[in-house]
Amino acid sequence: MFESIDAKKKQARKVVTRLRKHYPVAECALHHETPFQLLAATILSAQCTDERVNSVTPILFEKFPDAEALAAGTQAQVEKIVKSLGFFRAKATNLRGMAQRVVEVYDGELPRTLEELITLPGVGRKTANVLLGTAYGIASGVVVDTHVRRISNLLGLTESQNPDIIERDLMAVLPKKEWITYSHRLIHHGRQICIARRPKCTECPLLKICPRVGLDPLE
DNA sequence: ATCCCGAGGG
DNA sequence: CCCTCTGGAT
Repeated sequence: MFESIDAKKKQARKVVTRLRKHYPVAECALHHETPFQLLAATILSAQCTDERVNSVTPILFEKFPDAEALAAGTQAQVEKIVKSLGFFRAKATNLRGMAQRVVEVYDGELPRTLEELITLPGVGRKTANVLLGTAYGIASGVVVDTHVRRISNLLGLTESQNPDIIERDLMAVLPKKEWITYSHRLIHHGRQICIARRPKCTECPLLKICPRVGLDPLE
């Protein structure tokens, strides 16, 4: 679509400008009080909307506010609380395993490097990048979730379907300063306008720079 | 490539 | 019914 890296950078600048104008606030929608709670909420957000995560985390964090508490929770207790989110056995296992490793290896204090974070159960690059960027202001990479993947493909910023390659491509065309905000704004855009099943193209602030326009009539 | 897994929308 | 939702581990 955009053959050269320079063409992609030019497109990326247009995207960033329009996103910033249309979505002035770029914030994480997952409710949390501490970095630990943000990490737990992000683990729970796999294949599930933020609203649904926010509907269970008040109960989860009331009972298990920190790593020590969660590490001591039973599998049945945690499964019961996160059941409605799907993948509940894996998520409960990962939450407890994450908390236990944080207590045992890191003395209850979350590590602040991507390399260490992804050794925690249930934590991959996407989750680690959310935590580092949102809680600590560290731009370790670009958060690539289902929305970022879909829309970055649509906009011609990458042709890959592989999250690691997509992240590399986006890091190459986006200013580092925008890595965090790009993801937050694109996720919001993906939920409100560029919805996977039925995109609201007539309301889209990116319409003029979306290569999809003219190819496939969507109303 | 496949599994995990529930809820909501069209 | 089918698709999608802020993925990660095997």
